[in-house]
Amino acid sequence: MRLEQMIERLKESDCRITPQRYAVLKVLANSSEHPSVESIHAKLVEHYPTMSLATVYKTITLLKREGEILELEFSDLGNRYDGRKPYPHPHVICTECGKIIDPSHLDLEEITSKMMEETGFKIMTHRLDFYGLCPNCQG
Amino acid sequence: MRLEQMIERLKESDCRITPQRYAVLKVLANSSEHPSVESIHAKLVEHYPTMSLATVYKTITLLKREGEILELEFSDLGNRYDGRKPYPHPHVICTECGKIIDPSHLDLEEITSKMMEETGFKIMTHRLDFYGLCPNCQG
DNA sequence: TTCTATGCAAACCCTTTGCAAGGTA
DNA sequence: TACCTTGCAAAGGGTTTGCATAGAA
Repeated sequence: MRLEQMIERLKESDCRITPQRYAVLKVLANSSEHPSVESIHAKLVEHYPTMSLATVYKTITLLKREGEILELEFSDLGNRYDGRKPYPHPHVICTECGKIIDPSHLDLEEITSKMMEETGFKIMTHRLDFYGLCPNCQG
Repeated sequence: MRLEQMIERLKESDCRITPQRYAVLKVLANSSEHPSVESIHAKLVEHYPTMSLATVYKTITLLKREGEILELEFSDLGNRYDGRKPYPHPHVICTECGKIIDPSHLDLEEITSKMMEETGFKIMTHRLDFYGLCPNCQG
């Protein structure tokens, strides 16, 4: 589903669907754990021993440009990616183990409108993260 | 005000208040523009020609440990700091010029409670950013 | 056959660290 | 005086880039 959408979008932009790109897209389309570049690469080298980190980075750059993945920037942990829901949505993040989950939808549209009125900014997107300890790490 | 609080806190933790640290604290306590390490350093070298970036970084590390500044991590722009309001609060960020402002208070306590119930996480802090174009950059 | 993509290695940027010299309390 | 801090330079970690080779269409 998401995989097909991603492929379609890349084809429309005259990008070639190489085996490497297909493999990266597949991981992103099927992962709900918000993988890092490192973990995507690690998962792929098993089947594609020559797969390079650079290719993963380049594919992700492509998908970002096309709006097909959401990038969660962390200056410490390294960035994490969401290929299934490439639009802004809240995240709950464990500061101990790095686990990231999506809570059920929370509508920030009204708040965003208020922010625009108050600040004069033309707001295009947002980021809402909650940080704490997941059930496993509270022991 | 904030300056005195910061100094007090550092003294309690047996940190020496050197001229360099005092200068960094002063900039952080008086800046509402969420300065970067680079900009803090640039402002200080005028008066302290030998001031090093390392010292600014080390002072900030200290203040983070003491909970006296809020760090806004950006993997691209570099991190930005708020020494006046060292607790989590929403930010509105211009993706063109990097301007960051604080909109009026927005209470996320209720939402945070809901998140904890739903996810089982013990949430300690949060981050809410709105990204867009400031009035000056909309032309 | 043409032109894009890959993958290695080097370059980059921001941040942290090691260590000798200087300065605080 | 004793110990902490400074500041230089080098190390680090994640990400990007250059370029020759491989490969998709």
